Amino acid sequence: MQIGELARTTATKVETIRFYEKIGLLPEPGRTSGNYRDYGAAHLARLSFIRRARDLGFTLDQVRELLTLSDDRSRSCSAVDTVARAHLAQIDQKIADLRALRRELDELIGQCSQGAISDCRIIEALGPSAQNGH
Amino acid sequence: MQIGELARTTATKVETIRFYEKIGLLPEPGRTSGNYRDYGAAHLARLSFIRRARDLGFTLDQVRELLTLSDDRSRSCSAVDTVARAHLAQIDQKIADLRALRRELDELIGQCSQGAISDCRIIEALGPSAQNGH
DNA sequence: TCTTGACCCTGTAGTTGCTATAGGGTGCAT
DNA sequence: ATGCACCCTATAGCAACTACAGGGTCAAGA
Repeated sequence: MQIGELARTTATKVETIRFYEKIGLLPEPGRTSGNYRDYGAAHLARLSFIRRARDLGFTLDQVRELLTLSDDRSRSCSAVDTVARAHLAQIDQKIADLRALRRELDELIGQCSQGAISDCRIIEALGPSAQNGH
Repeated sequence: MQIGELARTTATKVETIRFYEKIGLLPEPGRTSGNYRDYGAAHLARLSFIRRARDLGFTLDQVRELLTLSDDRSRSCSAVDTVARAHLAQIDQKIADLRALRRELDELIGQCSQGAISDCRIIEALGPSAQNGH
């Protein structure tokens, strides 16, 4: 299987696959006589894993960790659980941050009376009292 | 006022201030005899504006746009309103995406029975059926 | 006077996770 | 033999900073 087919199958760009190889996330495949990369089922499996984890928002470092964990099949699942839970906590934090931000921005927009900039509440709220400095 | 004081006042790193200058977001200040940057009230105002907008999640490009708009004080406020509303929509999208992701991840974690990796639902869910490929 | 230390300067490279380009080689069909 | 789709490497670019390296400046203390 050459790189283009692997790319189509996993909905990944060709360049991204080569990038994953370069950073050591995807093992180097064999080469054909014409120096084309030649992938097998194991590569497909591993890349699918990576993509799925990335879709779930894991960072590449977290993916690397999950891959290492999953390679050692005798190890307890709890390490995986820990990584996943840490990620979940990060997501919750991000959602909370965005919500706070949303509230603030919404309030600002609500005050906009569509008048001139000099009366604009949004601009006013952004600047400090020294805003007339230029 | 030298760069360190400006940095402390606006809770910005010194390097970031120089970076904003380099990309043309913050105008070049005068220099002292010793070639130190010398900032005034206008710079403080502008940097505060930038930081506040960044805290609200605006991109540097959006900040640039807001700064241009706010400089033209005769212009209508509605352009500002438009930028802000577009940003709000982006935030809503991000929140929705994160929530969907959170749900999925949460479900995965709920299935983890703390057994061996070979039985781990999380690993299983990440890999395709070909997971036994290595 | 000399030196210490906190501050400042420029310029460049690193971060994350790719994406895009340049400039070429391979393989198959017409 | 020539076109075309595909592949190769290497490098640079994106956001928005951050972190050096290798220096200069300035005020205070011994």
